[in-house]
Amino acid sequence: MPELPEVEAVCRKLRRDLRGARIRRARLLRASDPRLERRLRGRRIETVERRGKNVLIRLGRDSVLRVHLRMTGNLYALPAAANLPGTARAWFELADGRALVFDDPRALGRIELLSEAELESLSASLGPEPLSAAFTAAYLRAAAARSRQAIKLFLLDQSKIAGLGNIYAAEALHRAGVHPARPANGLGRKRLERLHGAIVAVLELAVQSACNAYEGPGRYNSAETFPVAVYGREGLPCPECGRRVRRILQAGRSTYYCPGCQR
DNA sequence: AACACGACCTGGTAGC
DNA sequence: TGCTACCAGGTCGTGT
Repeated sequence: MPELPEVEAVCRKLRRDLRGARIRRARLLRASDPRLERRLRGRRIETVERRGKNVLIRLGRDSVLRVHLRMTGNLYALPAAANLPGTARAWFELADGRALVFDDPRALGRIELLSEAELESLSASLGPEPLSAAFTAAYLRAAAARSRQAIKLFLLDQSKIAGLGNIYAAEALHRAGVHPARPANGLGRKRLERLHGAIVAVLELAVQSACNAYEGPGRYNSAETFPVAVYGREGLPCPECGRRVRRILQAGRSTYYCPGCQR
């Protein structure tokens, strides 16, 4: 159930584990493209990158394997002779005997092979990376000014900012003291600057937490190390002011916020 | 443009 | 124990 920080942790781990690895054989269950297994055979893993919540594995010859983990996906190198989990949706036997496993209990995740041009258009459909120099307070102000959406939904829109999800959007709004239902274009310069800083701070801390907690197989337990203030804490006291955290629905999804801190 | 809702999937947990 | 209902870190398509 990963957002940017968890996907970043997955990518960093894969980058360490898979440098130069070669795919001997690919198995994809319920693949959208039946030719995919054959096209992946013998490919060398060149780099592992992240764009928003996408894992991008460059295989050379104008081919990029794009993996989206959606809600429950995980991607990791399995040691040689280790058992494949029953929830594996795809696996890639490597020349050294290990396997790269796409484990996804809910099977909502996606794998596809893209050309550089297709990757370019995917990337163009996404907003800036929030931890890059492209994500400035000025950018956030300009984008927010063009949207009447509730700010929480604006933050979840991947075409505006790439990588925020339900947890860290809520946490960033709490840190910035902004009510999640306020229209994006109704926020003043000061609050947008605070929100910009909060997004960056929350994500930087969450990346650290996710990388420390993430070990590959198993769960993302970054929630155990990231100090969640509001997410999933309905009815519990806000760590800042003690008021009870509320849960509302926005676009059918839960938003948690503190009625004392967030106006 | 914005919103509501369902679809895609499976599993965990709270309540009876 | 077993059943039901609801919840879940995401995205896409359809209809209003």
